[in-house]
Amino acid sequence: MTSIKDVAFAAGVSVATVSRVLNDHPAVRPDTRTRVLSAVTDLGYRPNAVARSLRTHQTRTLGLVISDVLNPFFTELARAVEDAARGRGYSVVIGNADEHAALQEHHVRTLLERRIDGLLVSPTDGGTSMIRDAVAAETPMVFVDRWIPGLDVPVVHADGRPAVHDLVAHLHSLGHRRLAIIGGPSETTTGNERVEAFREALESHGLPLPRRYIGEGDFQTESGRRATAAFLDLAEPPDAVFATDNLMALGAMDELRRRGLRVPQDMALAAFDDIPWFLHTDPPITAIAQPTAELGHRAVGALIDLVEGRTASSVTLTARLVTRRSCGESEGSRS
Amino acid sequence: MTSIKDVAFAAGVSVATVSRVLNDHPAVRPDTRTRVLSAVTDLGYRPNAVARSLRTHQTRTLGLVISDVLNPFFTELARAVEDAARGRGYSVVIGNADEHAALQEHHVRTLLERRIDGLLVSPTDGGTSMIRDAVAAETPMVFVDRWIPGLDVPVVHADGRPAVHDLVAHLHSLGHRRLAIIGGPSETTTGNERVEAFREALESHGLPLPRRYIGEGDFQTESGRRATAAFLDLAEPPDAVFATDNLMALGAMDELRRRGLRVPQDMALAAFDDIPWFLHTDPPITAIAQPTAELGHRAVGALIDLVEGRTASSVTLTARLVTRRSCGESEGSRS
DNA sequence: CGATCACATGGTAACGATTACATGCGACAT
DNA sequence: ATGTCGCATGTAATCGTTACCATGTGATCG
Repeated sequence: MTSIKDVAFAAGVSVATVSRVLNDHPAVRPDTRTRVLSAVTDLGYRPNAVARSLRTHQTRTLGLVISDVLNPFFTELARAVEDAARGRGYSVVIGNADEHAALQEHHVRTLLERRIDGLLVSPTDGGTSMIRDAVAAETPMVFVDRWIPGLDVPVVHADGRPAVHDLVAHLHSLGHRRLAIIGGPSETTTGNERVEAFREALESHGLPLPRRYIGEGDFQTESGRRATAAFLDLAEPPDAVFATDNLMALGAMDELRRRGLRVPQDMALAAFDDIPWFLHTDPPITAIAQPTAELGHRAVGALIDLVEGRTASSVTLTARLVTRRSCGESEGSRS
Repeated sequence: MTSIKDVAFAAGVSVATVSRVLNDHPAVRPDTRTRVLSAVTDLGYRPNAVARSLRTHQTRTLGLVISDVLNPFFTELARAVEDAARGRGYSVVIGNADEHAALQEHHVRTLLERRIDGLLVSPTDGGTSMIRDAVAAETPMVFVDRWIPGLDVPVVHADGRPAVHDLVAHLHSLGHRRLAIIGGPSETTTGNERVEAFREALESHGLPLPRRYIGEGDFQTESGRRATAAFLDLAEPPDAVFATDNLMALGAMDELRRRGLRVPQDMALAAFDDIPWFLHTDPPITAIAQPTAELGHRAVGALIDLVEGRTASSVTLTARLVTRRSCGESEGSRS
């Protein structure tokens, strides 16, 4: 591999001068600059980011640890993050935890060893020790979507509570009274927030939320199917199910279909996180949409502020309900 | 940040010994080993992968450049790749080209500067100069799914031709005669292969493939919608459309829905790449499924062979047709 | 008993860049 | 003419590791 030394030799200058040209330092005579530049292209020289990082103590790279790449919400988030980061001159390295604590630890560790400049994380349930270490070591960090309570780390997320209230009102107005929810892992903030908001909303309509109507999910398809099966095996099954993420909604549909049940006649269905496919499912699914791209952009903004020595504060956006036909036919349904 | 030097001081040994412990070199007395190890945990020392890479000339990192993360096929591929790589002790850095040549160049460049050990790429249309450079510089590289003809680089992909023939037979048996296709960018191998296979299959049934029945797509949702709109505006629209990826199929559905047309009565629809949502769309969509996970695993296997100095050869798997209801009702429809 | 050997450990030169400091040189003012 | 200044460039230290070579210390053996 050709190094800065080879370029220096070819151009008949010192490595310092080559470095100056490469970092366009002003104090370089125009003709030497062109001489160096042509040596660079002649040799096909490519700067070694590893060496540069070692020397400068910065990698211009952000780490992003998400709980599940296969979840379209996180895919979109990742894309937005990469976009924003690239726009600011940073790269992004993604670690997919697959909703698995040990994997999350693994990725945080390797990212830290790579000396990424900052860390964006949407923590899974459990396995927070590595993250606490990182915070203690003052690694610039921002939580996005989910967070770990009690840590002094800015959080960029969307508040889903108003939308959950809207959803419950929507279901109530369509005559549903036995409302069930499939929650996420108990220790994720989003899981809790969504279940709590659901419970509050039900209360405000005078409806109970019995324990058997709270399904235990893990944000993965299969758990949505299982929870739905459990609901359907109940003596008095619910007449509406709210899946707190889109993958579990998919699982719920799988199970309903398997049993030959129709949505919304036999069971109403709604999901947290809207995705393009929900428009074309049978029936189109009512969902709560997060401003995903903005979430990603704001999170990157906050993180880069931290990385570059400024301060950053938490950001709360809001999610909104998008009603379609999966809860029943209503008058004013927006696409 | 604490370095190996600090650990050495704390443990009362030299940096060489610490390094030996960290890389579990045999020649270290058990008691010094434990002394060093406890110093490591006391100080919360984390090895600096940047320095290590500079010294060892390897990063134990693979680059993966894909054409579009938002496409579930590539998301799944990326997951499989990361999985396989992690199992072999490698990390993966993903670059998303968004079907955009310039972005692909950008990612290849930064990955190369990062000195990744090997590159896995599913090239977009155009912008191949950086890739040619990399090949010339003997960067270990493997193409996955798509490839650039004429380069001596192993290709891991699934042959879709038999499945396309099956699809055409299926459509023909259901009475469809005016078959159209929405292709990908003309320069992608997958785009070409799929259109060519479609044409051949049509010929074997004595059907023509007029130019106006070949839609120009770019593997993105919107182009699928546009191509479908163009088909529908024809004096004699096709009665079946084959979208050569799932995103364009989504676009086609968007347009059909917008015009209030029904699938399959008004228009049959099939897609390349199967995804979980296709089971639940209205109607469920007939698709050609690739062995995505295996594609990822085999590609990583081949690349690591190259990286570690062995040789690697191309791998061709096969895709298979999964019939559902979007082409019409048939007797034996599989899941 | 001295030579040999294995083993544990230490010293130190790279790896490829950046950057503070030194140097040389022409221009300019006095 | 000479001192001063600023500009272009070179020299060398440094970042945190690894790996080669040297060294010291017992143990083993003829």
